[in-house]
Amino acid sequence: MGRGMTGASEPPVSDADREIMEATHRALRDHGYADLTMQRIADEYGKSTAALHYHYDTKEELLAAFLDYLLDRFVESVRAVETTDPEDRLELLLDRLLVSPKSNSDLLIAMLEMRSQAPYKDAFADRFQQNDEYIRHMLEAAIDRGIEEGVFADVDADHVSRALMTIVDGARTRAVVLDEAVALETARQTAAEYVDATLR
Amino acid sequence: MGRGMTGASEPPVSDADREIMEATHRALRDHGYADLTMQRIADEYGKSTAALHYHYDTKEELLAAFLDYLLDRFVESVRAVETTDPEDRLELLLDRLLVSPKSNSDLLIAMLEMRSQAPYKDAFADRFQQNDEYIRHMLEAAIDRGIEEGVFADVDADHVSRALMTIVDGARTRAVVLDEAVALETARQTAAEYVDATLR
DNA sequence: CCTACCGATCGGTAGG
DNA sequence: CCTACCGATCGGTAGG
Repeated sequence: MGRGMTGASEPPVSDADREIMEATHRALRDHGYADLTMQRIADEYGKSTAALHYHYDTKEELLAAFLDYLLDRFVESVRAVETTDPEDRLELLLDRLLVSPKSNSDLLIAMLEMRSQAPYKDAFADRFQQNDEYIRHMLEAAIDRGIEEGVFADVDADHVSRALMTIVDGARTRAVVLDEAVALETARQTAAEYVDATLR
Repeated sequence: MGRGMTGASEPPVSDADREIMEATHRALRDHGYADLTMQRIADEYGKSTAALHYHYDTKEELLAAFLDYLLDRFVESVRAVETTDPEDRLELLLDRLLVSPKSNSDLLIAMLEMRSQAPYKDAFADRFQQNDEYIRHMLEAAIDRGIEEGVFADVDADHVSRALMTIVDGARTRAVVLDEAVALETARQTAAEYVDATLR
């Protein structure tokens, strides 16, 4: 699973597709989204820009495919949390969302750039919305489970999950804009405090 | 006051400067940062691009000046909160940060775009950092005041203010990326819950 | 997939 | 401040 997690319906990617995704990944990491040109991707790919257009008609199409590729990988890393105990699960999910991203801060930057383009690119907006819904539902489900088991207070799980996602997105934005690695730690603590205050 | 709030040291702007800032404002609102060209600004200004370069050597310089202009206006609107009672003041500050921006969502989009460019443009990074520090200190001061007066618990005001800024930034990001006007309301409630849980 | 090229547009400047 | 223009670069395509 994981393929098509974002709702897109691409066929299983070929070797070339995979190589282009990885080339795009590197180009994005090194130059950022604003300076991401077909030429730069082609350079990383090791072939011409015409080669890219052979596989993807337009730049927009290539980038939409890349966003699927990236968000699928992200979802997969969150889905790797298998713990079922509601309290532990919620903590582990928040850890995934707020601590592990520290490693790839280059990508965090590029992701915020792409997010800021959502209002102008429907293909981006759809994917980010679907991804957000998916992750948020994982939080909501863990909260609902805890309520059923009686370990969490009977709160509005929808609201609490949205509150936690707000903290997560705030941390990511601040990590990029203020160049603070601490932003993620501050947010992790804030999330813990919020969980403790509302769910116990 | 308000001029030079962000630490820049421009002389009082001339009429032309003001007109260019307003033209940039409109161009940014209508086209977004990614599609903001000197030509588009010039069109709004009603003169040639050479006219812009007469006042600002480079595009980057013009945009840095614009960011000063915009952030000063923002700071000024937050500073308009004059209530001194710590509890009321904190609530009113959060209102300013989380409800009033609803009106100008176009600008919220452009601001997120510019924020995402902070890692690549030092001039942007400096201004956003300084602005963030300024706003955050207003929150921190209100919290400290409440602690002194005994109406707030003896918390780490630095951490609480950072937590609140994280919620604010999360709300702004989500409002843009997910196109949810509710994101701001959700965050306002989350901030209220967090304040209630940590400060009482 | 490549070479070679297209029109469009970019930020910036010379000369007045 | 304008007209006129610069070189550079963009995404995309024709023809093979």
